[in-house]
Amino acid sequence: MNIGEAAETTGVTPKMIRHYEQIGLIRAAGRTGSGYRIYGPKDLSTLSFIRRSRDLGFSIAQIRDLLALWQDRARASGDVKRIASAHIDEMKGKMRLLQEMVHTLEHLSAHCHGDDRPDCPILERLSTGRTEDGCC
Amino acid sequence: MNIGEAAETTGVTPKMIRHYEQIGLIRAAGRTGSGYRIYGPKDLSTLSFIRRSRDLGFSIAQIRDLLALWQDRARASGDVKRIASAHIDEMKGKMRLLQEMVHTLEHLSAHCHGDDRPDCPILERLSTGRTEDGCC
DNA sequence: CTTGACCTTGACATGATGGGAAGGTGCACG
DNA sequence: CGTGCACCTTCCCATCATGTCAAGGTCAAG
Repeated sequence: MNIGEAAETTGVTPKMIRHYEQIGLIRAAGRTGSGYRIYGPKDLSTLSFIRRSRDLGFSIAQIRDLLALWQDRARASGDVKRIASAHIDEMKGKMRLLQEMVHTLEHLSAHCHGDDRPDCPILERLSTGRTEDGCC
Repeated sequence: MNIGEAAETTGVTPKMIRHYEQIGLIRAAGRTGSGYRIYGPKDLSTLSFIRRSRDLGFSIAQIRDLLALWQDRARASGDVKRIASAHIDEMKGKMRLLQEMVHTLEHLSAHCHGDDRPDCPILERLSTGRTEDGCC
């Protein structure tokens, strides 16, 4: 199977497949006599695994670890769970930061009349670090 | 005022100040005879404005627009509000994606016993795209 | 006049991905 | 057999905001 077909099957672009090979996330694919990469069922499984991991937001570094565990029949599920938990915490941290920013900005936005007048509490806050009413 | 002092005052690193100058986000600073950049109160305001905008998660492109509006005395607050709203929507979108990933992963994690046994629903899901109980 | 803190520019890295150029390959159709 | 098109190859560059490092110039205090 050529790289394009493998890409379509797994949902990983050819570009990324080559990239993953280059950074050593996946083993170098076999080649035809003329240099085309060829992929078998095992390779497709790995690529799908990577794609599902990416869909869940895992970083390449984390996926590297997950792949190693996946291929290790003597693995401890605790190791997998630890990686997942760390990732969950990371994501929750990001959500908290976003939530704070959204909250602040929504408050400012609510106090901005949003018409043709130049007076604007959002800019006020950005330029002074304080709101007019000082309420947040 | 030198770049280091300006950086300390505004909370923008010297590196980023130079970068912002290079990409045209801020005007090129004045220079001493020996080539040192010099910053006045107006520059400091601008830098602080940028930093507060970054703290609220605005992109450089958005800040470029906000700065233009800030310096435009004939601005309409509606324009500012539109930028803020777009940004809020972006952030909410990101939060939603994170929330979905966290939700899925927490579910998988809850079903993973997390001990020394190799059996693991997280890896199961990553490799097959399905959970054992098929419940999500 | 030396030392150390600061400044300058420039190059390179991150992380995951996309775009594009330049050139080789495979296959179907005439 | 030739032509065209879709695909493949490698290599370079771009994103976005930020950091690191290196090599060299400047300033002020001792």
